[in-house]
Amino acid sequence: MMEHAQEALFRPVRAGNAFEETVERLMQAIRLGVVAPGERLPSERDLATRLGVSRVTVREAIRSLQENNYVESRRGRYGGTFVNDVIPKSAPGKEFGDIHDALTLRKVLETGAAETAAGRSLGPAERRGLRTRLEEASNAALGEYRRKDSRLHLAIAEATGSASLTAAVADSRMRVNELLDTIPLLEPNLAHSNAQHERIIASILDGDPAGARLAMAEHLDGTASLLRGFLV
Amino acid sequence: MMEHAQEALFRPVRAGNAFEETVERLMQAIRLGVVAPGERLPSERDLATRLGVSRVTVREAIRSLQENNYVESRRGRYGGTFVNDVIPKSAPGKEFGDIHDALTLRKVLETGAAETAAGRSLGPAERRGLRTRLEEASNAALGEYRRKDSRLHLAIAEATGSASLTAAVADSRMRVNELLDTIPLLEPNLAHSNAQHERIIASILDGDPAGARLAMAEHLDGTASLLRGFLV
DNA sequence: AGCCAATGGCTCGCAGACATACCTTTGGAG
DNA sequence: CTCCAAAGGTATGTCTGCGAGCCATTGGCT
Repeated sequence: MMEHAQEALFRPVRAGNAFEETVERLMQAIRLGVVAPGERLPSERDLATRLGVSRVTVREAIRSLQENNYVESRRGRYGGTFVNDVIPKSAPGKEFGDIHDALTLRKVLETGAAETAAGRSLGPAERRGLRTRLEEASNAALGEYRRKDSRLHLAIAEATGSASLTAAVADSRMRVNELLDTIPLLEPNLAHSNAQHERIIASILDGDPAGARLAMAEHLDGTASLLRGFLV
Repeated sequence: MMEHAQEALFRPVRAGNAFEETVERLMQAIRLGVVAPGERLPSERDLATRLGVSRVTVREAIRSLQENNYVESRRGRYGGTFVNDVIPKSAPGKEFGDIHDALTLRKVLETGAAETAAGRSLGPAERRGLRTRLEEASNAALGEYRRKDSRLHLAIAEATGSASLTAAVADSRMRVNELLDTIPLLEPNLAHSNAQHERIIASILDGDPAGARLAMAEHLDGTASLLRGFLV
């Protein structure tokens, strides 16, 4: 009866309650840099609709972010909820199995995304977007590097034109970032990382799927072995 | 502010209510052949625990399957809920965007899974499992082919050792199977498919990641173009 | 100066889901 | 033959989350 496949299929139907899930999503948006410090989140009513959750729940989630000083809310027209500069820390305490699992999924998703993006004919807006993210990442200071890096990788996923692939990459990055937050980020790694980013983007813009895959694989293997080294 | 990434991040937090999600999972288990006709589902109490849902909800979900004649329940010790022989049909009506999205994600996940599985050193039990699933698929009659095929592909995903990758493949296959159910399944396709399966499994068992990826890619491209041809 | 649209802040009643407990049926073990 | 463990069947009280509506605040527009 395929015992192991059952574990996958009969996993919990919901990750947590609506409140927890909503907090998680907003944190994702902030930590992946999709809504940068100083920027405004969508309005509560808008979020409630998009997240498929009641406005009450959205407000509770936002309140918990306020209490942790991640966001501030202002009333009135042109008000809203704005992201603060503080960098949310994540709780450590992962096991080795989780690490392997997260890294395996990430490699599959992101190398696949790079290859797929390179195989498409990208529009001018998409090409410009990728170059901009690349630029931002390479100019990023140490403190904002993880955010800018995530934005670049998300932009690559978006360039595949697949919404569900983008969503999967976003989830995967959150898991891996939680792990990365527990180890130091060093200047040399950063320079190396930027060089790899350039190769990846160049391959994608040149329409070289094999090259993009290879470059992405090497890029990911770098942080993967860094992680395994620090955490095992 | 990366508008498109927001769409991915601010997608609905839950696909439906607990009842609908539970029905969906049980249907997945049946339609992917993880619990074959004549076999028994886990007990209600067991399912409730694993799915993270109350027993009441599990029972409601099972009842809705009973009403559609997909399962039958028997009381008493050694009783349980058993899968019937009827093949659940799915509702059609997908759009082109969905098809592209589903196929893109599938290709990334499954070629990645094949490559990853081939790159691991598999234990004897895993190798035997893969051979068994291959055998079952190649001997399958037309009516049970989709189920056996899914079991084989799931076994490949399991062979990566990544639970979340397996779960992602299962979800992806459900989406694609819904589309495949709307087009005819022909004997020639089936023979071709079996030959490709053998190449994939051989590459995995031989520890040839590149070969496994390539074989899987060709295999998936076959059904992908079939789908695009029939539905566009 | 006044208006008003858009935003956050708040409340109340209802429906869905849950936890828990208990009942009924069944067939193998002793 | 009796017992009882394990499975489905049922009932009830509680709580979370939702929908809907209204209030309060703000700053640009007229």
